[in-house]
Amino acid sequence: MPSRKEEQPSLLSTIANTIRKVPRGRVSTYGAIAKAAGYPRNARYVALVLRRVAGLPWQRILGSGGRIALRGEAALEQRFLLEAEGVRFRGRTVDLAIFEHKFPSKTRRAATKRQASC
DNA sequence: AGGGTGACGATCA
DNA sequence: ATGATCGCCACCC
Repeated sequence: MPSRKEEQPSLLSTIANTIRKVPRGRVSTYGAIAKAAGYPRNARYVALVLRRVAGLPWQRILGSGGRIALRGEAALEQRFLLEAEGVRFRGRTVDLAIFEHKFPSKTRRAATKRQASC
């Protein structure tokens, strides 16, 4: 029996799971993560999750436009880690057109799989 | 219980 | 292009 508290569908785990889906060598943004998780207004919360939850590929999450949102040394470390994964920077930003991970959209489910069943 | 806060995002000067 | 401001919203104290 589920206990009296429902912590299962928590925002935190939902967003954390979404973050984990970003593959190595790819990046995503706070807004995109929030949206993919189903909470488009919670970009800020994504950042909180990254701080709170350990073991996430935190370096793959960037601000809008592919900017690094961190400051100081942490920003340098993030850039270093990303470049080590093969993500290349153009100036201070990552070219999202190339490196942004596309999340499967809920609304159009299995557009590609659909062909397989055909 | 209430208000300040932020690894954001979009807009304006 | 950079910097300031506002809106957002769950978290944290």
